[in-house]
Amino acid sequence: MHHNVYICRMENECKICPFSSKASEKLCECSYDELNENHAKVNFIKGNSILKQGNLSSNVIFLRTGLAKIHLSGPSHEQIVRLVKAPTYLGLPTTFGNKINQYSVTTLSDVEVCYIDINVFQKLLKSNEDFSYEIILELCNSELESFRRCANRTQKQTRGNLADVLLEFANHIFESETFTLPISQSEIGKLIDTSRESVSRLLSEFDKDGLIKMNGKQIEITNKKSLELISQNG
Amino acid sequence: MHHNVYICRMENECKICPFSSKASEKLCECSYDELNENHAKVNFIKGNSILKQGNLSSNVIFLRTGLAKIHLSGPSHEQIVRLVKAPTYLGLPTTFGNKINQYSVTTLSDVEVCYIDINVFQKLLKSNEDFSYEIILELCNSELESFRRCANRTQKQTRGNLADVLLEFANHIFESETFTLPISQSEIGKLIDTSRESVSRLLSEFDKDGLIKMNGKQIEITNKKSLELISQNG
DNA sequence: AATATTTTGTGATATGCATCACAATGTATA
DNA sequence: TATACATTGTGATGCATATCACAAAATATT
Repeated sequence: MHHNVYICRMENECKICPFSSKASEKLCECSYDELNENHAKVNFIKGNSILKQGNLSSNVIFLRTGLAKIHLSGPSHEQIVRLVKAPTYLGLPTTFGNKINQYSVTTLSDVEVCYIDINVFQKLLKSNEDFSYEIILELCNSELESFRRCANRTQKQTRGNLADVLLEFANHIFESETFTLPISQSEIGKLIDTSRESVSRLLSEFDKDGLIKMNGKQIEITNKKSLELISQNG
Repeated sequence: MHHNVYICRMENECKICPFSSKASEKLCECSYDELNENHAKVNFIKGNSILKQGNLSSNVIFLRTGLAKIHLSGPSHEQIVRLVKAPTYLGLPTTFGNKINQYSVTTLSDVEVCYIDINVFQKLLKSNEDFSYEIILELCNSELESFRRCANRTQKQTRGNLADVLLEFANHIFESETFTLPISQSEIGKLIDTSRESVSRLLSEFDKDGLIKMNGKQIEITNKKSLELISQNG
């Protein structure tokens, strides 16, 4: 696997970062200086590990551009918790909740990330209440989403969960009815707790039934209404 | 169903509250005054709703004593997300993440709770960085636990998840090998995503195999090692 | 371009668990 | 104390989906 990583520091980079979060809008001039001098911008190509379960966590990560998966090793096999799209912070829970990373993050496209030293991030939190407050909001929403997702995973059957994944790609990740799957069928299986064989069979079924057009990893959603129905009744 | 609710305000109550959290240790004198004048202490008996999915959320809740369940209505039926034991904050995610409660909290024993107005709590967060920071830590850990629990629910089979529930009661909730189940078999089913019939059959099996002694809702764990094995290989 | 590796398609078979059905017991309520 | 309601036990049956097996296709590596 190829690596393509570089690190640089730029004047004012954080302040003018076009991908900055709602939280970082709350930062003042001096906080930005602090950030500028204590972060590392890194580029990864598709398939690289940004954060690895079991390693010591020493950085908060801001995903500037690109797509990644959050995954962890479950009691019997790997599980993909969710897919995340820039811009977003990554690894807040794992960095603050535990000295050792409790999950991994791996890129699904070429990405740009900023590594922010945990001590610097901590200092920001402690010195800026508005920033802290926005982070708290993000964490709260993230946990609510975890609850919802878990209920779906456990209660819907495979057909419904697969429909959801396709709709998530179309509606939120690519915002287009046509897209190229950024993960393999085996990975889709790990995302919806099923076997790769089932994913394959169901994708063929969706294709045959005219819900999607599939050509390799190229997908076109041709009947969103029906997919939504399947999502509900799965 | 009987109700037993009273509200009172006491001098210095929050500061001397023996159940206070690590987060509230960070509060200063004036913050405590603020809290004292803006919270309502309420007692509930078993089976009451502290917080209801779909209602407007206007209070953060601190569970002083007792046991409760966090639950929500999933795509096909009710799911119990987890059981929570005092002392703990409740409904942080649902209160800050969304104007409308995304989950319910119901008591499983007689409990004491404090309702803290959301605006007061917000003010505390914004005026006390250490308090905010502790809340952030709690939220991070909570999300990590959500991830772990979801992986267990989806990957372990029923036997393993049931063993986990029994071990959780013994190890964390009651801290004793002997306890009275605070929930019905049907609720255990909702906690581990299975039917009440399966729960019944498996509990009988555990009893027959000498892992537990069961007499109505009275449980004694007689072979913890085996339960732990089942938990792992489920 | 040739070879190795990963990904996908599809049949056959096995199985864990849901669901239905109904009786028995336990618990609340009038 | 009697009656209604909720909980539990246990058999019979069906189904969604895992698993195994193997071939074909696509992608990566030399």
